Amino acid sequence: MINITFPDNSVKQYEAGVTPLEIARSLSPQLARDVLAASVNDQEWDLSRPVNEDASIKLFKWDDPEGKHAFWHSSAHLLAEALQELYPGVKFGIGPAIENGFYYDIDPNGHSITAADFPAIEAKMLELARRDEQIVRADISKADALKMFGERQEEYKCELISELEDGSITTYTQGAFTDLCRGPHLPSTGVIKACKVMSLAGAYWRGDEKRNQLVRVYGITFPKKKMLDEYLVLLEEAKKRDHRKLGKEMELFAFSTNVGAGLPLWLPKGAALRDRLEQFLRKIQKRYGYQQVITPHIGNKQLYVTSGHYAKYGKDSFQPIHTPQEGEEYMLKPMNCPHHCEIFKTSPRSYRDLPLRLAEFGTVYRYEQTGELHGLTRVRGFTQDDAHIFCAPSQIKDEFLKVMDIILYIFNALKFDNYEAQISLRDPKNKEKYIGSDENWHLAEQAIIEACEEKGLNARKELGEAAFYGPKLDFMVKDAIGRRWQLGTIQVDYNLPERFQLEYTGADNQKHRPVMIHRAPFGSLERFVAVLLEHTAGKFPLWLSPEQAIILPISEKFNDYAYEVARQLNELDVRVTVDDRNEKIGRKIRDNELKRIPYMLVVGEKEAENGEISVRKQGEGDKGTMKVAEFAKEINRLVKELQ
RNA sequence: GCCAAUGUAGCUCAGUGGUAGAGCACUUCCUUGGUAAGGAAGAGGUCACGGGUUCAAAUCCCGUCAUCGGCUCCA
Repeated sequence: MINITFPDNSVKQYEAGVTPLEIARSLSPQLARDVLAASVNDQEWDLSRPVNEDASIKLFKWDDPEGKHAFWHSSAHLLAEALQELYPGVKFGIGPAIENGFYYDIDPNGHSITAADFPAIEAKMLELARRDEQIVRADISKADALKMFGERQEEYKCELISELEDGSITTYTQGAFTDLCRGPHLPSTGVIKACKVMSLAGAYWRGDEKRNQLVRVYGITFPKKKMLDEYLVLLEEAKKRDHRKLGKEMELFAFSTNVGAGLPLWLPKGAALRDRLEQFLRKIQKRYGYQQVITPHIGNKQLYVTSGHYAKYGKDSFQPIHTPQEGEEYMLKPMNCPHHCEIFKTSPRSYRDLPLRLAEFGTVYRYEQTGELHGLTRVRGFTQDDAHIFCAPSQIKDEFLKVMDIILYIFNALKFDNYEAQISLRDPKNKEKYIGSDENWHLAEQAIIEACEEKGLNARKELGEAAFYGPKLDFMVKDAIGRRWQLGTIQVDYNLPERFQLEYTGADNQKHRPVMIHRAPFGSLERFVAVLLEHTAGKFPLWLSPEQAIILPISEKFNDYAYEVARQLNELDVRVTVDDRNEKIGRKIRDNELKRIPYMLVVGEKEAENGEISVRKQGEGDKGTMKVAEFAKEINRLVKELQ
């Protein structure tokens, strides 16, 4: 007998060799039906894999990430099995579970697979699932694994096996399909009741663009048909929040092929929105001791040779602009830092001047790859809410904490609560990729880690994600369909001060080199507006709303009164327009509800007589009548409170 | 840059080789109304662009551009 400890610390005895599924069955038949995966002593474990010694166990259901993961991982195998039957000879790469579903990378080996084949693939998956085949785990020696997958000409699998330790290799088999896999998996395929192949994409083998491109088949599965239907409805809903669609509908921004791909045109309402965001940030930054500067959109190529950016990004950038002067070249600025370094150098600096915080809403241009452009989130011309803090090395952590305050203040004001923080560190195995001394890197990385700890910020650490000049802390927010975008960023830079030979005089009357911190709380105005649109589904907080209210006269007879109310409200800082169309009130309400204008002010005979307005709130309905000044006061109060 | 798909009116979309369509939006007229669509008429297109096949191309083929979903990249 062995002792099994449960998460609540209770202990039960079982025969050695008991499986987690049997344990679940002993607790309740319902649990045995719902359980999908387990962990044994915190190690991922198949439900059907025996436990032979005392252990603590956790059981995972659909609502646990581990449960979904096993479900989708097994589904990836099911997809592979279906593809193997439908397209004999296809070769397999890898097929993991992902955040929403799973994919399998395959080399079609001459077959062509298109979206038209999806229904057939789904049908085959369901057919195989209904056979409820056992998924069987097996330990296999490295030599046997190489032989087995070699005989099937599974060159991708063989490559993976050759990199594995002998003795740690396992396979999973269901029906006629055997895959190299660590698991864990479902006990059998029967619980998969609904399958949807989502899309096809090209993906380089092992993410290396120099290697073969495989076909990546994305899919999702569910234990109930109804859950799939709900998921598809959710996706449709999410598409309605797409900032590209909302931006067009709400007349915020546009693109023109005549101007160029990835170069957004801000329309009047979008520009006004952007301006309000800038004012909002300016106000906070002033409080934190920032000084605004303005620098040109171009700079001499030599500036970027000095900074090192020309060597690293020059050939992938907008190419230098030639002037009438022989040999003279200018570049569209791809970042603001070199300009700000030059500002630092305009006068001798003392330690008393530090930290020097220079801020600029700086528009930069980067020649992003064509396939990368995406609405406002990835563009070729954008405005960073940039600032560079020049400080002494001892001030880094303190400055870092202050910047984090600003970023968290903004996220809080705009109710971005599901952000993730990531500390990007150097890849210790690849140190030659980075500029700067070991010691400096270590200092900067420690400062970031400590600052996060002090703020209680739960940040994920990623090795190898640092910029070439320093480590950074990024804040990521998801868009409507779950893609992650980086917004706020704080980056330490020991490199540019070196390259630009920046110095200040210390208290010891000696020259010292300052450290630079790059930071952008929004990241870029473009990306921030995009994510804000998707978060709010276009229903901006009142203080940002392009139009806060619209006046709806009951008939044309009251248009004059409506204009008079509009004049008064505009004077009281309420952004209001008049819907003077020759339409019935019901129609005007419907149209303006759909336009997401926060307040509708209905005016007719009664209101005109009493100098009142009848207030209707978007999405909520009639709120009764009030005096014009009273309404303005209320709006101004709300604006102040929200901001 | 790579793989796959798409491109028809301002928007959403129909139209598979034989005269370019619908709904909404827009303009004008009628209607003058009380909290989510009043009625009528009109205007609006180099079917992304460039080549080719054909008596004939929105439709078939090739190329380019853009967009979309991924991959790679992201100072």
